[in-house]
Amino acid sequence: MKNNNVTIHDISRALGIDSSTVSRALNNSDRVSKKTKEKIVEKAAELGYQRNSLASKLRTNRTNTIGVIVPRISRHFFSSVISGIEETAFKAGFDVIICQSLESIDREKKLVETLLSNRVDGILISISMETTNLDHLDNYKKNGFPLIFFDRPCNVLENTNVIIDDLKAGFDATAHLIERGCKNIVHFSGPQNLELYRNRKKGYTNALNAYGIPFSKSLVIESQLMQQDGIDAARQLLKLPKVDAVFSANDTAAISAMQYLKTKNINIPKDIAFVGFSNEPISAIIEPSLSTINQPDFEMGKVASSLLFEQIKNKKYAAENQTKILKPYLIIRNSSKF
Amino acid sequence: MKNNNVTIHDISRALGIDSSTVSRALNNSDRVSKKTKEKIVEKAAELGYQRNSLASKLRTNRTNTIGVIVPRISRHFFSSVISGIEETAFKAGFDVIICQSLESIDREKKLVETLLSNRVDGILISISMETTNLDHLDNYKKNGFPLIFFDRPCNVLENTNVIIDDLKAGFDATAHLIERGCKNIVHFSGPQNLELYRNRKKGYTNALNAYGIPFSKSLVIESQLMQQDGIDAARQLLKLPKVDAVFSANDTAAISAMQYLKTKNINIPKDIAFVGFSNEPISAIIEPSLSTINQPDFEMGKVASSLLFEQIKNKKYAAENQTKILKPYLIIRNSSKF
DNA sequence: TTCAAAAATACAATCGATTGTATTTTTATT
DNA sequence: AATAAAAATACAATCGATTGTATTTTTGAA
Repeated sequence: MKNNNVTIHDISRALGIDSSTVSRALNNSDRVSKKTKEKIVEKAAELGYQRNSLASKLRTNRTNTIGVIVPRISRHFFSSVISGIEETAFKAGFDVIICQSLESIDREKKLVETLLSNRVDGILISISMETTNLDHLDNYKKNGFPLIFFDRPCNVLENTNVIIDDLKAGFDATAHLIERGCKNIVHFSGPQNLELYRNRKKGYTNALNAYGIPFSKSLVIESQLMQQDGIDAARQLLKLPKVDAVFSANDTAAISAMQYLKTKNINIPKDIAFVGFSNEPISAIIEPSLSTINQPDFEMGKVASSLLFEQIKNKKYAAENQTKILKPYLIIRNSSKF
Repeated sequence: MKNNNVTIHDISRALGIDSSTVSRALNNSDRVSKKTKEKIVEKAAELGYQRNSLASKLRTNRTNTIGVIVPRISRHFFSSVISGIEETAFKAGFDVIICQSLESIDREKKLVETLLSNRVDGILISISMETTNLDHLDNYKKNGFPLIFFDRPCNVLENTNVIIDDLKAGFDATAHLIERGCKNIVHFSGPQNLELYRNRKKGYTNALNAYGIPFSKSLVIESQLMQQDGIDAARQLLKLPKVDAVFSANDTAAISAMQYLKTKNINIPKDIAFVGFSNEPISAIIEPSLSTINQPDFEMGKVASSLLFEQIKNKKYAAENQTKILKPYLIIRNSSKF
């Protein structure tokens, strides 16, 4: 059990066998006899040999590694997507490098650079809230680099997107509240540069339309949907006349708003009903439990990575953009039960 | 704006300047004149050059990359530690590769292999619950490879550990319950191969001792402390006579147990008081809010990574094992307020 | 036993960047 | 203008593994 820097040349020297044969033996090539293979494998173990992936990747121009960039790994949704990705990747024999942009465009740019300079074979990305233009990506995309957007789509370029049907989800959530008798429904919306939030909002307005409820701009409160934003939104909401429901574009803001409103002795759902978005684990546990939209997170990871591996295998395929739309569904809990 | 596979040789050829000079120019060496540098940088941009890190790392035998292995990235505690690590790493000019073992020893082994074959300069690891022996690590450690354990320490070898004072935390949590008048305190404990759970338990028994309360083995319920384990433990607990408090070695199990007990019309904290461990965000939000132990997660990441960078810089230093113990503190919330 | 085909192994170039040394060019001093 | 010192650049080897081609060895059929 020696040091770490053992190379195939050390094995080669130790056995008087050419390093090319050593390499082939360790890769189980059928150009090496069984007997020699055994000798080599044994000596490799004895010396504590460990392949230098850098050299291997450099030579083969293949890293068998993909990069994943998400805004934040601690978000349940994203970590579930990542689990889905890792499962598929494992089966395909790929390694996964996980990165978080923390919703910063600068970090995102740097991560993309790093991943590319490490020659990952493809990238899966859910863009940051700050990302409004895609200069840092479109060059690569244009050159046929396998790149897939998920959750937060990007239709500026000819891209492959794996998303959920946010329009329908927004519609269903709002329609649910209307059918429960709510008439003055506030919408907590997110940054409008993200198509995802535009779609959730559109679903909301579509539902109002469908049920003949007039849309009022003052009922849409836009923010980054972080914890503090939810509290601010709740404060703002109290100044509005007779609000009876909230459809929030994420759970985080919904939950902190509910917490705040409870301290103001507002009854949920009687005074104000809530529907969130994402089905974070916490939404089932708070009181009242929060109605929300469940997103097929794990599946999204599997679908997106499968598509990516297709593109990596068959580069032509990467040129054809396509959009996969997964189906979310509404979970009705106590925050909107009457 | 060309294709991706532009090398320094392409720049070299395009300008009639030797590739060694190109390399030095791009690394801003003072062996290249300002004028030449400018020409090279300009041409590099024009051709869309991007350094091949694999080649660079291979040649220099330095990757400026560290690996981090945690059981699960979605756990708030670990993602906060990771944030701390990333902050320090960014300042030190290091990249971070994040991996999750999902509490599986096999995955953990594979991850270590992959990181090492990619020649990371060091590894920060919080071992999986399944990890009982460290054969996959001690060889490297013995060879002076920079390796630091955090949160879940490992004293089998001469290791550097960054941990919190679990003993004290366990003591404080239990003492708090005793001082509130509880006498029959159940302890939800974790896998005993992890020193961390042994220490929390020891803290519990120490506190009982200190207050003259007899220890009863039947009051310790051991599990993996996952959500379902909490429910199972709660069921088991109901069969015990007159339990009036629970000190759980994590929040997850405490919370699911509380949820279950509430459905059985048990009042928390009046009938049974609860203290958890970790201060997961959810613990502040559930009802009643959960008293818990706050761990300096972000700081732990900063301390552990700073130590690692020290070891990477100065290998001799890596031989000296040391243990940094960070201070946790008790947060008293409604689940233990009378 | 002989010899062609097949199997096993060796040779040598290569991936792209870095770096010690050698050479050329520039600068500055007399 | 001559020349030594300094600055800039070129040459060539190297990191470790892979792979096409060449060579040697083995196998098996006649």
